[in-house]
Amino acid sequence: MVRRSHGLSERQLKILEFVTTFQEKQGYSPSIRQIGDYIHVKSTSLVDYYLKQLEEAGYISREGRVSRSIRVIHPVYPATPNMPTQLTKAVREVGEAMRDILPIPILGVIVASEPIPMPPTQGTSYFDPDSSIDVARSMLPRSERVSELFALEVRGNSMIDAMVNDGDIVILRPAQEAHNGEMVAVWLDDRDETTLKYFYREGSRVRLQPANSTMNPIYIEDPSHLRIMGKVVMVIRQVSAPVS
Amino acid sequence: MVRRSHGLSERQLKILEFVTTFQEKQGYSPSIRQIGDYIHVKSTSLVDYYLKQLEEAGYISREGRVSRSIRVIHPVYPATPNMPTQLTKAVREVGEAMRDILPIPILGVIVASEPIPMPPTQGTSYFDPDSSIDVARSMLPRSERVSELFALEVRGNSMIDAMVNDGDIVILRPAQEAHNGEMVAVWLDDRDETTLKYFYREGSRVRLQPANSTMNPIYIEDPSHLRIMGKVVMVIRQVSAPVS
DNA sequence: ATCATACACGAACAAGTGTTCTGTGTCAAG
DNA sequence: CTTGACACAGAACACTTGTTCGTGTATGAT
Repeated sequence: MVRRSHGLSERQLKILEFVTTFQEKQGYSPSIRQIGDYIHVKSTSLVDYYLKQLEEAGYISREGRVSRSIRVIHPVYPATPNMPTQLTKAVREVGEAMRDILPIPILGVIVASEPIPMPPTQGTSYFDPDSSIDVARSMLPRSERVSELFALEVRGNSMIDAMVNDGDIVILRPAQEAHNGEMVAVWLDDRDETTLKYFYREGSRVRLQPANSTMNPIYIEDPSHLRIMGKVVMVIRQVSAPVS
Repeated sequence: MVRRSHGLSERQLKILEFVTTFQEKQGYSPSIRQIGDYIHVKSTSLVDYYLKQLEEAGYISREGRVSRSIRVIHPVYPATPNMPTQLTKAVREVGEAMRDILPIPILGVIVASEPIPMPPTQGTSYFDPDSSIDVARSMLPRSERVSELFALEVRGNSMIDAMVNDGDIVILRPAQEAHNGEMVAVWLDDRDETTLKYFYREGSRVRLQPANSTMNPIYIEDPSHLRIMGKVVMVIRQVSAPVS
């Protein structure tokens, strides 16, 4: 049962609620007139009158002659459902952001005509990537084994069928196998070619489906001629604004 | 060496610190003049000048013509931690980590058949986006006016010619005009259609060039039939790994 | 009836405050 | 040298805002 805070008139309560929620939503206090509008009181003096009461009762405090300086000491929330407070909301957002930026090493370029550079297979042996790209951890699946990720810059237009453009950054996780529907970077022995495709195993053969659904799939009859290098986790296109 | 991870000048930093701690101590924002006093700046206009910068950089937001309405988005605490409490320390660390991550609001979806949702044109009036996407500040040009950026989720395959897929996230900056070579989101009156294209002015007509260079451009003879909604800053494709 | 008290309006005022415009000096690029 | 950008001061302005005061109307107690 809702135990209403003691001895507050309806008006006083309404003001307290208003100030509380206003502050949470806006990040600053309402002015006297804004409070007046809300409780349908025409004169600023009357609002001030109520505020004085609330102040004496210890619910709020304010600074003399300072705009929007109401501090709520005992917050009162509307009886309506549990709306998240600013704080819990902020905490939640921070939690979601997991307060972290991942620098993902850019190991080189990915071109159709060549195998892709791969991270050193063994150990976390130090090596300096030329550069790296910062990605918020919140953008990756929580389960992602983040330390293995690496990035490549796309060179050329040969991967247009994968909806990947010259200059795009693809982020990969090393893998030798794939499940149906995953996008993989593969090396095709038959064609001497690196490509990005959606992977589907169909009986004994493999179908490689371009991301652009208007284009035709490739069928690989002998899966041993296909080397999966990694799964595509993300594609980032930084659209460079040309110098005016 | 103190690595200041953000491109803030000393003054800007000092202001951010001041506003942050002032708000924490007082429960409300300082006025422009109070800030000016603190950083020993005589004129309110100069303080406003700095606040505008901080606003554009996305560190704070304020309400036009409203006193003491500064909201600190990425708190910055003074570097003199004389015995920080457990809490303030935690808060500070979170703040520091958050500083380099920009939460960009996702305002809705972008479909060919409808105009795109736009951010409220004036007043940074606080509004709650359904969700947001975190982007590392380092991935954007330093000059970017970060506070205006917004994101849209692509729905449907109608923007394949722009190399943009169903489910992709595009990040935009509002704009009414564009320079040659910039990628823009436009509404075409003649076709009742939203599309993403590279923009080229050619004499009196405009050429809209698909990102996929194998496709043909659109020519708009009467540029008044073309409404530029924003410039594309980035495209992000989170490749969802299907549940194994 | 009288008085006190709580509630209410409106106006007027002064201070607080954000905005804008003009001007000045510096400094580096052209 | 000129130009344009940037950093800064100062003042004028308009709007916002808190404060105060005069007035009015109920209501209840005396």
